[in-house]
Amino acid sequence: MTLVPSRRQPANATRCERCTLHARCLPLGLELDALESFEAIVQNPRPLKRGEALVRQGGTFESLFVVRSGSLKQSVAQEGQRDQVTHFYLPGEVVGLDGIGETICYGSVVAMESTFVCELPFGRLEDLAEQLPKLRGQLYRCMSRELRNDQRMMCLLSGRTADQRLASFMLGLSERFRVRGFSPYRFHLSMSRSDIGSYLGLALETVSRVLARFQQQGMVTVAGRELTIHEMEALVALAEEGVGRHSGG
Amino acid sequence: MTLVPSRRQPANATRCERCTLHARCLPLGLELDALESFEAIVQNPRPLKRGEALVRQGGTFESLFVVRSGSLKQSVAQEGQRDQVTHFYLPGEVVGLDGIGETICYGSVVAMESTFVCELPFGRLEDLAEQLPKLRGQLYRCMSRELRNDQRMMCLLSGRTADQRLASFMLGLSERFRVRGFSPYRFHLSMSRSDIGSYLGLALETVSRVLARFQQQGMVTVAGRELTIHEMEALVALAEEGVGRHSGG
DNA sequence: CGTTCCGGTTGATTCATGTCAAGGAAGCGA
DNA sequence: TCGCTTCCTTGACATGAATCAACCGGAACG
Repeated sequence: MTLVPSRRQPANATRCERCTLHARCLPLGLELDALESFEAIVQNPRPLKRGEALVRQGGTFESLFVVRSGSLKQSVAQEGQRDQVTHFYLPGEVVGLDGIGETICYGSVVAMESTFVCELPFGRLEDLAEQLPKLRGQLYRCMSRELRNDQRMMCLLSGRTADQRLASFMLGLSERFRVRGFSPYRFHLSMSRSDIGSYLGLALETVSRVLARFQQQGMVTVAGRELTIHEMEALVALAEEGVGRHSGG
Repeated sequence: MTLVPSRRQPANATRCERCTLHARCLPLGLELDALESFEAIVQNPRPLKRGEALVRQGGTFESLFVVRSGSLKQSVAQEGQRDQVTHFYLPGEVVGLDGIGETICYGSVVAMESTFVCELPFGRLEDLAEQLPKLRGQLYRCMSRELRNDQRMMCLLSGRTADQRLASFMLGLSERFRVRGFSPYRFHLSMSRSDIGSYLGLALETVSRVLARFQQQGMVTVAGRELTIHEMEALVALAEEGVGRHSGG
């Protein structure tokens, strides 16, 4: 790599310690000097405009990214089939874990709003992980957490009704906002109804209808993309409801 | 195999080199002495009877396992909801990656037939990985491969018809058998229709019906759990067919 | 300031697939 | 061999969600 990213100005360099996401980010738990080594490989936050691609399907895999602010979606384009959204990424989440060990990227990742990401060139990250057991552990943990998330998603997709999917989806977002210090009751959906539908395996019309019904029932208020949850309990009950589909027997 | 897990006799110890799965297993690519260190942490193959649990949901996570022969299924029991099958494991595949970094196991893993597994205590594996970059790489690769598989699965579950799901499922198995040196055209399904249905998000009756129809159409022959694929092309065409569900627009 | 486009809502209709039910075949222990 | 059980198949029917279609409101744009 002969590129000249301004490594001359340490003053400008990424300081993870000062980042508000520090407590939820990859370098969590690193000692001070380890953290400095880590910061050294982080490319300065890169801005993305709404709709701009961070990763293109089929492009070469080179880096992991951590969302610093904003949000992104990963989607996979299949043979003459509409794109399918596979993940939404919020601040502090790691993009690209599914590309490790591959040369090309499995899906595209696109910003859903103005977004900043920190880039971690994977080769350098790997080298560093060799020396830092804690970083290695963090990487494993991130990946296995994502494996568990995907499994939950598979359960959601294969066994639950539209209502349950939407309820789980909103609860999942709510929780992710909560642990990031935002309100779990009121937040902005940066994705379109169509994205939600694609992600949850529903037609966008169904998403719209179910949200409307939830609102009618007083569980939530949906004003465009502003979501307010009034009855968290009701949503939880719905999401955990024993009887989804093919529950017979 | 009347083996008495005699750990005193190195003569009896696990020898990955001699294992027929060597080319597809975790220690792939390790040099001779590295391989020996690896073998030292492998517990002798453990036998499981059909229906026996290797891992219990909620049990403590301690080890990864590699299937040596036979097959297993992972399933997740949710709140008053029927179990959901999340994975099938064939020889050479690694069980337990989703438990890394957790203390308890997310799902249960049960043998679908007489099965042998090699146990890899994770703590020791991690220590070893610290010294062996190649092993580390293999671990990353396994995990990210599984992430990609799960994503494919999510796409399958959220966007495809019953026919497409079954076609993909059979093709997937076929490929997995092929790379293991078995016939991709004719193999045994060690899982029940109900397991397949659970895995694919379909009612077991639907599985049965679709298989019957595929047979009627001459694409496959299904005799109980013996599957013969006659028209691989047709299955591929079906699986890749552009128009699944909510493809409108 | 109209036009166009995009995202969202809502209604009518269709269809794939779930559910319920009955019965058959195969494996297994007594 | 008999009964029991588990797995599978097949049919009839019900229904949740997709599809098709029309319309609305706001944003972008000439």
